[in-house]
Amino acid sequence: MEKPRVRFAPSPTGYLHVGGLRTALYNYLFAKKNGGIFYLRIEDTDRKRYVEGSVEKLIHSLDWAGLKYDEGVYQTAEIKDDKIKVIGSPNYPGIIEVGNFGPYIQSERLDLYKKYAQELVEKGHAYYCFCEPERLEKLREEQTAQKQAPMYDRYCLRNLDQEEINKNLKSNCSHTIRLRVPRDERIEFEDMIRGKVSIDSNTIDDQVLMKSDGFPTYHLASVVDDHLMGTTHVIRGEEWLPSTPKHILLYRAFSWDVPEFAHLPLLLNPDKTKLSKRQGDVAVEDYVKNGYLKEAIINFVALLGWHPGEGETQEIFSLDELEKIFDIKKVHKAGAVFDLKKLDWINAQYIKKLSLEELLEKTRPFFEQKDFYIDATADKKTDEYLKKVLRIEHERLSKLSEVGESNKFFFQNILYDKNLLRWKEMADEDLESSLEKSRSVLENISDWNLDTLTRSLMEAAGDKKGDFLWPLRAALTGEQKSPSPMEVAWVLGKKESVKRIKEALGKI
RNA sequence: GCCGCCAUCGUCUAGCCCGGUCCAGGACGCCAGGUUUUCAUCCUGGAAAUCAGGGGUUCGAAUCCCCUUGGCGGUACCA
Repeated sequence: MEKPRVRFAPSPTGYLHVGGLRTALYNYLFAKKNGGIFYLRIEDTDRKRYVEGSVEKLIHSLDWAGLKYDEGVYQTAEIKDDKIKVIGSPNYPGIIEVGNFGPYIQSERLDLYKKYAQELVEKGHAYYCFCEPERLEKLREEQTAQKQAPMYDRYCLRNLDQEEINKNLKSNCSHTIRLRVPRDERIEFEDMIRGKVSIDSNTIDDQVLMKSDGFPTYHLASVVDDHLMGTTHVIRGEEWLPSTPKHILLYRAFSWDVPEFAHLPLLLNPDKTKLSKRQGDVAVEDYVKNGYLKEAIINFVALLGWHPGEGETQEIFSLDELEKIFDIKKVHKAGAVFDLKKLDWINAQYIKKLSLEELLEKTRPFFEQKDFYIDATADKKTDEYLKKVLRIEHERLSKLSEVGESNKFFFQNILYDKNLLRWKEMADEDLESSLEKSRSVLENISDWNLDTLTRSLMEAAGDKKGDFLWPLRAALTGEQKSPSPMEVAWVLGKKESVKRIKEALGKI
């Protein structure tokens, strides 16, 4: 395969969707695997749906995920080669466009679309339509009532002569340009994932190409851009499959080479409908906020709809590894349910790989949001202390956001419940002597580290471990469930541990 | 309604192209047991898919063909 050029072309309607992330990832991997170019284009042809700040968010999320693109839209970029064109976006302050196929923002390419739409009209592949939305609406209603597929009836194609069209145009009559879809033809193409796809041209509507506001629709804009920007492979979501024949018709009308297509299976809600906001988080930034690592999200999303194939049982893959083994032919056809449980597990795997320093760095923002942390005394906010907590929690964490949540006793005073201290049917005297013993053992430890603590306490416990360890643990934590007493004591330090034992003793 | 795509454990999936080695393998989750008290980690084991249903081809089908059903997507001057 010669050097492919692929793109990710989101619309700035708010944020990066996890489905979009996967589309971007597959494009990225395809480019990397085949030594090609991956570029980012912004498809902002619908002004009604534009959300302020989304372009920045899109760029930021892609950057966060580590999906570096070679051309397109950036906030900051390092340009080493002075042959590469760089412009500041006229429409988006602070955004720059880097690459020789720009502009990469569709709202900045309006003249281009207009020119190509006119070319289509001249060649007879498209025509002006002056129908008002009300007429179209009524037509659609009638057709639906008669159980027909709603389709434009070609009123303007059939009834308007050139003179009338010119007159309308001259008087600035609101109009669109529609694709003239040929009749009685079978449009076929070979999808890289699905194989041969075939559709009867009679079922294809005369799609609007240019809207009355002077903006192109997706169909025209993406075809023109994909051609002009040298796109060799169009890898996008399955929702585009039904409109691909229209795009093929467009390429043909222009006499342009048709790129290869790959339509990715959808990401699904647990009820198998298309993944939606209503049923959970869909924005990549939400997952970040919830304590997921980028490596985990990438890894998880890569495996939704793709698998390296026979004999491979590895489940944890880094981006580097994915770049080497990705094969678009192995992408599935069926949609995949987005299963949070598996994501959590993958996330836990990546958390375990983190060093204590890295873990501290990544969890600090989460600590700082927690009440128990905010209210804690200064000695419990030091890096040293936090690292001790983290050392204990490391293997218990499946999300960064859970940090400290189940071990708040590390940061705050606890409430003692006498009955919690008691192991099984223990008598008061035994409880008391057990805790006294703990106190003296701890007080006599001079070398306060986990090994010494473990050795001393296990030795003191003898063969009645429950009688000794349970009351100690309960006194230290005030909880039914917690890490072991040696771990807790180690984090808390001698002074605090002894203090808590004394307080527990006072309750008996 | 019309058009299109899809269909293996609850979920992600291997196997399907090149029929037998698959009374279907792995992972997540779940259950049980073990690992220096509880939790977590880790280890071991288990339940879990008549391969959507039916018909065909074949000595033999999860794998090839046809039909049915179901699900999803599209059907906009949204992408």
